[in-house]
Amino acid sequence: MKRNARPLDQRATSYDVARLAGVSQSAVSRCFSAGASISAHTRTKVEAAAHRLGYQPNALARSLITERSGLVGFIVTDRTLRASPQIVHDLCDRLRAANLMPLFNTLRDEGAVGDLVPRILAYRPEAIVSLATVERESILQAARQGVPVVLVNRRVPAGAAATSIGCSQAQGIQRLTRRLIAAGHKRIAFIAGPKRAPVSEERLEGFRAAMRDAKLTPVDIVHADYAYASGRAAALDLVRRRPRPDALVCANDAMAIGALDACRFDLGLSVPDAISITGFDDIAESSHPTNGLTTVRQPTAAIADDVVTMLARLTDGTAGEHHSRRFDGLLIERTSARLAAAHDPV
Amino acid sequence: MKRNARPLDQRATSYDVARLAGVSQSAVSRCFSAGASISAHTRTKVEAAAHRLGYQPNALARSLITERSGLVGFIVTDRTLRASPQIVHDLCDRLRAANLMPLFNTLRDEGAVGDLVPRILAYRPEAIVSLATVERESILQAARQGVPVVLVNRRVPAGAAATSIGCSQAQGIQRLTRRLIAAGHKRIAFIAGPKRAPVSEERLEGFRAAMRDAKLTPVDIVHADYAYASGRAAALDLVRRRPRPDALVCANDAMAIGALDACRFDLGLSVPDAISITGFDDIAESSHPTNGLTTVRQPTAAIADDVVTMLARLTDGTAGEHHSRRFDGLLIERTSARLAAAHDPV
DNA sequence: TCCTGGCTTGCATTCGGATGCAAGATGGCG
DNA sequence: CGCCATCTTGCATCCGAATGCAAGCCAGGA
Repeated sequence: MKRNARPLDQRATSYDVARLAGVSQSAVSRCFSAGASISAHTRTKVEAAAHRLGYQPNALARSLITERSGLVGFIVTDRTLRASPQIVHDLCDRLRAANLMPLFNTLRDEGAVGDLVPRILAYRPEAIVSLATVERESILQAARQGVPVVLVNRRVPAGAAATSIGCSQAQGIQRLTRRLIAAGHKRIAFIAGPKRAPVSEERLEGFRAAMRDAKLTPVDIVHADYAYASGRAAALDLVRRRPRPDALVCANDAMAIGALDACRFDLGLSVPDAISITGFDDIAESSHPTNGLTTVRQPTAAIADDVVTMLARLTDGTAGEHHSRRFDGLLIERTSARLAAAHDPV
Repeated sequence: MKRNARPLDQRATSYDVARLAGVSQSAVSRCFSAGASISAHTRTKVEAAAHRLGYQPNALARSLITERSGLVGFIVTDRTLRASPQIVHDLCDRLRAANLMPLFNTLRDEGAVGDLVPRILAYRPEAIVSLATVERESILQAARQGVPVVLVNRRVPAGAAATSIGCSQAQGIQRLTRRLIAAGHKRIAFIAGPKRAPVSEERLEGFRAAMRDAKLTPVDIVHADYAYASGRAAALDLVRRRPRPDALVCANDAMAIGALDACRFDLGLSVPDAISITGFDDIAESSHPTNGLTTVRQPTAAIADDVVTMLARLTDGTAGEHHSRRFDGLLIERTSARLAAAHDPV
């Protein structure tokens, strides 16, 4: 009656295996830890006993003594879950390949992380990977416990030490805008995401930079909420301006498709002849021939690889300092925009 | 030099706190476990010391002795992650509210679970929640260790004991088809998902049942792969049949929107006047006014609530036996189909 | 004043596995 | 045949927190 209420709890321990195999508990432990000194004979006996009992080492107990839990905190906003399931999947996939187990937590909106970090830290993870903004205090708290934080597509707050890996949000939009300008567009408007959302602001900055470089003034920059309906409404407003904009650069695909629909169906404009439209994310529906949205895709596999490589170095202590790496977005040219030829690999 | 390589590892233990507060380790432990006997005076001292040291109980060590890890295995296919991020989010949200931490694992396709279950079991989770098919062997393995398995939107394999909770896939399609028939549709075709995919087969069965009840023969049932392009291709094929089908029931929204585009853009048919089209899932783009897809939405919040409630009962031992609960899908009526009035709440 | 009962507290032990150390076993070589 | 090096093995201890038990404390009642 040592076990708790679960009636079927037959979990075997290393002692049970040891008894059955006629060896010591240490031998069982050695049999299951790579590189330990154990004879083939003993190993056979232990494996047979372990198999008979359905024994599997208790990762919690093991973590306690080795101080390596194999756990990784994982934080993601529901927005990212919706707009970029691919990067979530790729990250989980790579973590599994690295024998790491994600402690998964979703966050509503870009809201506060709240007590998420302490809750994760209680499990002594080897690192925390976040696809959401993590405020300085939480990063410091993790750092104090020796847990490195890797931010994906998020800037590191001032005064905190963390690694930041991701797709340059500015670069993709900037390149797109540049090529719109090179193709002769002059009256360009931008449909931005929410104010103060970090990714949104970076994307806007990319647009501004390209316009500045070309000494052009935006027709307007309107803020929306990343959703289809808001993109559509914003486009309706913008396209009624006179002189009419000849290009709409949007901060994400959902809004871009809203804008596309507004132009085509509400206003009967021909895209891209009358107006060019671009997005960001390359969500599934952007590739539908009816949309053919020209957009930017994040190199999710490369990012995931880099994150996990970095994780290994951070937990080994091999990593010197926290670094920061930005990958370029991939321009996906479809039919929604007239673009100049890609002569320069900007 | 007892600690490992992490240079900043300053993690305080209950002993450190005890020393600083001038009490025993037991007192510290009691301070952090609900309902333990401790005086206000001691509690104050301990809390002050804990705060100064940034102490937080080690959940791994705690789990070892309490036999309650607070961990829950979580398995999801990338398809579900893409098509129904909402249910993933809702589940994570409820788990967090219940103070449970998901060990998150994604699976490619409907592929094999492989060694995922053993890997999860090593962390002694209190239960496993899976939005993917889990084969009988894995369920039995979990059961042998006293870990209950809850399948979401998946049938329990024969010979295994598990709880199954989810949205009735058949019911939604059946109701939809019935109302198409009641509205006068006679030549109805079905665009199914992959063969042998469990959800796909249930949806097909719902269609068949409704047709059978009305003594109608389907124009055809074609299998596709759940993707937009395959739905579009299938629709192109079906709509060229003579006499032309007057309704296309699709196993998911992505294919339904493909079919919609095929009818409207490739063939210039008016939807729903010339042909009705329905889907399943209610993905974001289905609600766009340009699509206006009539479809079925899963009650994700209700499902998530039920899963977590069930989890509590299963781990308490309050649950008698494994049960199975199906929620009805919610019919979302938009503009892509002519439906008879919803007089009966079938 | 003394005794009884209820709170608090600390001691010691426990959870399950990893590992340093020393003893024992084995093998190779002179 | 003997000795030393190497490989195996078991013992004992440790990781960090929870908890049964008994001792200590205090207050109230007789």
